[in-house]
Amino acid sequence: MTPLFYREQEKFYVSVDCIILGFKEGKLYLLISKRKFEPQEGQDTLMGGFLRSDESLSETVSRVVFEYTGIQDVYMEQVGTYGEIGRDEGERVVSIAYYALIDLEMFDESVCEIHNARWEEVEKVGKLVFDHNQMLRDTIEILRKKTATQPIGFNLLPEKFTLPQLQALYEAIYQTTLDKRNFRKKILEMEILEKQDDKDKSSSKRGAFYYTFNKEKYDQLLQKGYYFSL
Amino acid sequence: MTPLFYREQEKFYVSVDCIILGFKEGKLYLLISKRKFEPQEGQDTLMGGFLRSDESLSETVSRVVFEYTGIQDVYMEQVGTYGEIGRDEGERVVSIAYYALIDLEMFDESVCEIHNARWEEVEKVGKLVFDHNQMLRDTIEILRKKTATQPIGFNLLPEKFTLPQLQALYEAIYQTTLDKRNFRKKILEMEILEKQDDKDKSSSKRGAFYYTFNKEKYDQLLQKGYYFSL
DNA sequence: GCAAAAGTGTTAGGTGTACACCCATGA
DNA sequence: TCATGGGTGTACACCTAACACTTTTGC
Repeated sequence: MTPLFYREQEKFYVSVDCIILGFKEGKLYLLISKRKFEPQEGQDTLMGGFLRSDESLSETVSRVVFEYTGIQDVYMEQVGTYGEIGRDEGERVVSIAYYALIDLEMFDESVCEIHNARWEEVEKVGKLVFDHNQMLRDTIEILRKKTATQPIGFNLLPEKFTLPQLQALYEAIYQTTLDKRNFRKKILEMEILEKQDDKDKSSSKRGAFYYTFNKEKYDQLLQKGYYFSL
Repeated sequence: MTPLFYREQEKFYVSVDCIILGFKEGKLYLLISKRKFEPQEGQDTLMGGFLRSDESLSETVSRVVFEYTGIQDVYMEQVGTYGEIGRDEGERVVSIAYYALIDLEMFDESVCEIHNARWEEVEKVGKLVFDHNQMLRDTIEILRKKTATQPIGFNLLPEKFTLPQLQALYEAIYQTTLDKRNFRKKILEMEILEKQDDKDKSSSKRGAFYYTFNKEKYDQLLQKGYYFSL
């Protein structure tokens, strides 16, 4: 069944590596675990897995993300493919990196123990195996461009969030501070947020109103040629 | 030598597909050839090749681009990786797409005959094999974003080019028209172009001055925190 | 002399950015 | 009553976008 010409070609191990990001306490966090086999066993690594023949790439990513977080249907995007000959010291492996954005309130803490996994501040991540640091850098660069032009940051927040939370998220992604008034003006005039009646009182006495992201409204605006931009 | 855990994993065919772009007569062109083996033999296809164990991904791309254009050291960027199970009807193949920007004056016409290749206007490209149309669409989207923020368009032009040529290039990429005065003002005030003493008289009686892109000057500006933007 | 493309400045409107004070509440 | 974070409006600088005429020269 395999065409003749194909059979003359070499085959390779193909893996996915997942840059799983979460947000809490005003900081971006990366899920890191200890590598469970040689080479570099015991070193800090991204979550990864080998591609299987009954899976598309994104299915492999979903499997890996679910295994390490207990969450399904996460937002994910391809970062790029890393294919240098010596990148994996064990064997020639071509690896496709994906980032995934997680709402930490959905995260199942028990998997941390199972997999020796932990959440590390993105800004404080140390040496990871192979080219995983490069994958992380590439992810952050892509994330910065993407969050500026598409409303994907909400994937890092709970369904209901406050404007101070949202602003802190953008500040963490861009590693900068933003003017409160300008931020609120800009995000609210897009009219893609729905103000709720209740408040989050966990971080102040006065409390901050909850908002939700209205995807339908955003899609309508896209149709009319409007663009998200922050 | 191969670690035990790896040996339990499946291996896959890995290929690269190249979106080779050129620019002439105010239009973007894509290099297309006829597929030389089953399945879909004889259909229009991007230039592709299988990854070999002694090559990195970009080396494979260089080999393919050289084979089909006779040009070395081309500008190239990864577009993305396509790994759906049934995308190649012949066998499971994971394919990494790269685009390459070619100066058509360097192009060796003789390879067209050898490979049944031809330059087709990007806007008029018909059905290609597998998911190659998707790869092309993704390329154009990336190219539009990238040319707006980085000076990569020059790779599609000869060493010496005129401002009307450069403007036509941007108009072809964005599929729009630009104001001549605004365009010239913007590109010139970046001070990354060097005006030459001679003119191109092929497209008008008066002739248009040649310019060259000064990469050193651009790199210096980058250091100082300036950004290219058009 | 005329057709055809190259080249050149100004202005108005809109967008981004900087900035300071009052409000609500729990302790 | 006070400390803490939430919430609000304006003014100025800058950038973007719109716009028309003159120049050069080969035919």
